[in-house]
Amino acid sequence: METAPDLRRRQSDAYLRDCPSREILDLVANRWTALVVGALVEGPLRFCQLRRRVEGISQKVLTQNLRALERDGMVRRAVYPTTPPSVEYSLTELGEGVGRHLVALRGWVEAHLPQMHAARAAYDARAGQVEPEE
Amino acid sequence: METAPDLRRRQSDAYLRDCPSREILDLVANRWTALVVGALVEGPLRFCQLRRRVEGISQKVLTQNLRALERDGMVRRAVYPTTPPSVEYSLTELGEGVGRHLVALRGWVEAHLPQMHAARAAYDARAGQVEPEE
DNA sequence: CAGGATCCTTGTCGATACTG
DNA sequence: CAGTATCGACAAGGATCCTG
Repeated sequence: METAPDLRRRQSDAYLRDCPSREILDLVANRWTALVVGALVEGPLRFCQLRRRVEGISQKVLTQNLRALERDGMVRRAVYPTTPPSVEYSLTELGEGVGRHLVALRGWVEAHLPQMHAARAAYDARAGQVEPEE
Repeated sequence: METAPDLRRRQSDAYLRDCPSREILDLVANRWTALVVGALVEGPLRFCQLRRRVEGISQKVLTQNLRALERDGMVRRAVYPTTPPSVEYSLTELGEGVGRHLVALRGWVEAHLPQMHAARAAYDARAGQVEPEE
């Protein structure tokens, strides 16, 4: 670990190894994290609701992501000691900030999907010519 | 592979398995992809320049990412048959679009790093009390 | 310089089973 | 319901060598 990270180099340069942005990029650079935060943007959810919302996520990975997000101050965890117990997850101010960006990014991606698929098809067709296999 | 993906379900819902957004999220949800695109936002770069810019990336992974980005129409690859050969990578219109979002996201993250680290420290201190081990 | 082809070490994820 | 714990499978990533 870096007990005294050399933050004086270039603090706004995520391209250096010791830049703290790297660890935060890991937060976003997780296919599930983006979906979990995106789901919570629409409002607080309980564990199983979240699990159903983010289709395909395993309970283990969901727990992992929630803990990591909670650790970084993105997600608030509220336990209601009812029977059966219910735990509600919601975004903090911080989480909503990053959530806005993720939603914007997802919106952009969805709007430009056709172009990407077209580019992909063109690329594959080109590659398929020189390499007819597969 | 999906020859005929069921796009008619809910096209703007990335939470379903068969939503095409998932595959695109994979593009962004890669720690390296975000850095590569971010590097190219500032201008075209050659392979080795790119490799030096994105510190810590291996040549294999850089190639992989570039090919994937090229396939999706994000990156343009220009080969100049000089000696030694030089290959220049630049963003397409599409790539600049997603690049803007990534830069914005990174800017936000860098601006809020102190809050995240504070939250993290608080969380770790809290966890360290109940679990003095490690 | 730009990259293809290997091997091999990781971490990540999914499935299952069990607690409160 | 809301988790924790453990195991195994798989793929991403890193290191190295080699080509044009």
